[in-house]
Amino acid sequence: MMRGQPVDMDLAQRADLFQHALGFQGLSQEQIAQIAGLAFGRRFAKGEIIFEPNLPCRFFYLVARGLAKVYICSPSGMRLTYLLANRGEPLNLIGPFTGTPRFLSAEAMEEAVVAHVRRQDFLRFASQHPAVVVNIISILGRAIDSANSRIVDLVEKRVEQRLVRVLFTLLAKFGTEINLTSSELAELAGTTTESTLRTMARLRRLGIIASGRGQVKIIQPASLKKLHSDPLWV
Amino acid sequence: MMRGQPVDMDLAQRADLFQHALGFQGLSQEQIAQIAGLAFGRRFAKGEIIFEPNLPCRFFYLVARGLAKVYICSPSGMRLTYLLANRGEPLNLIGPFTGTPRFLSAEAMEEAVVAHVRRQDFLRFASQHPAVVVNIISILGRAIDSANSRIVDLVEKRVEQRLVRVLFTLLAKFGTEINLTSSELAELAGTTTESTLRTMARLRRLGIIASGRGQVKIIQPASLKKLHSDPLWV
DNA sequence: GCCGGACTATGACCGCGGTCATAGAACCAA
DNA sequence: TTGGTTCTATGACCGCGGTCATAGTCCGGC
Repeated sequence: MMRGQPVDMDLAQRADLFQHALGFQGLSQEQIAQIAGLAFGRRFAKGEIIFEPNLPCRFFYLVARGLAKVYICSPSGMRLTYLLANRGEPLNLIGPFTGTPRFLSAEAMEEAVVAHVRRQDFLRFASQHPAVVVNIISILGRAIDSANSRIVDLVEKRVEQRLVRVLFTLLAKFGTEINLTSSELAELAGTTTESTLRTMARLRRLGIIASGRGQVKIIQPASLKKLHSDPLWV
Repeated sequence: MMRGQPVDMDLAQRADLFQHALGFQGLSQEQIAQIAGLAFGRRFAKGEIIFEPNLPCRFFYLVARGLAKVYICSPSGMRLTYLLANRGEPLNLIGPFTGTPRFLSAEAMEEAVVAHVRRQDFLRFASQHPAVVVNIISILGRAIDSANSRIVDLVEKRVEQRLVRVLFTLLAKFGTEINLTSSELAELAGTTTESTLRTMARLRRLGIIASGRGQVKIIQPASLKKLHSDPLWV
């Protein structure tokens, strides 16, 4: 089943999207035009589901506008955010190759447009362009490194350090103004909303951040970096 | 730098290895012979390092005999086992493609022989055989799923459930006799040796396992499965 | 306006599991 | 044999952080 509402994206728009998209660097204009020609856009309202777990993969998804998150929902209801995708970032790189159901869900965190490519079209394109496949493997490598790094953090770091690391990552991605709620930050750090709120209060008292409803401002990026990297040289 | 000692493997042996190796299914005899022709074996003593983190990747590694582990060593000294590789299982799938340094180390857990393929040779072979690349992406997909699943377990499961899950996985891989120490199990479950020993004592009192020095025997696989999957339908 | 829901904020409680300490058993090498 | 190392075993302690409860605040919808 396909979700969202159809939305117009002309070929030039689609080409511009793929031109700068993660995983499609180094392609010629014709190759970009080829994959852009296979894509079509769909619009999602804030909070709308883009894909569900445990269903066979039918599309390759690439965010064209807005922000989407990919997350795992555990049997007991805990949600863990796996990926925040801006314009130009793909939501699923494995599924299009294997086609098999996986455990991830995706939803729009704000009004968003997501480009779709039918799985078979995507597969055919990828198999004709080894450079794309090598790009994808290297993105997957980063994903695995990132997952391993989260595992290490969960085992040996406390909540404060994990949250600081999340904020530091978000600083690089969104700049000093981060429009996320404490619950969303908690799902990124692998902890509870309460602990996140407590920790943010501490960081606020230290003058490192300011925070309001659904927003965090990084006041002292340097202190954040110091807190974050401290354990590395202790 | 290349570690281990050179060891003779004739072409037939190497071909037999790749024939059944993870990621090389569905290749013709000639293709198998081709990759086997590029490989050479090296021997490692128990405990010997196979590769170190933070060095550029120079080889693709495939276990030919014995058992090896791939692990992450955190700055503070905690070790987390990422992969146990038997005969036919590759140690590194990302590195050969990107060539960039990563965070993983590998060491032989017993006397082992590991087939090496020079990175450039491996890359050339892979780019000529898209089927291999798709296989590799699907293995990477499994690795990512497994990492995510460990993350969820670390966030919301207690040590006992994680350890049971580890034992259950090892049961599938090695059968009912598992030759690992409690420290090694701890590094798999993401906990301490002490907690592992305590938990094993509990499982022993329940009659589910028996354990001795460096060995665990699964007495009641069914109970293990029940303990392990319980939370799924609660 | 008013009301309901989402978000923030904070206190109290307490249990899991990490840390430290101690000790005995098994194994190996000299 | 002896001595050293590794592995198993278990007790005591206690702090982080999850859970539950309460309340205040902001926002959107009717």
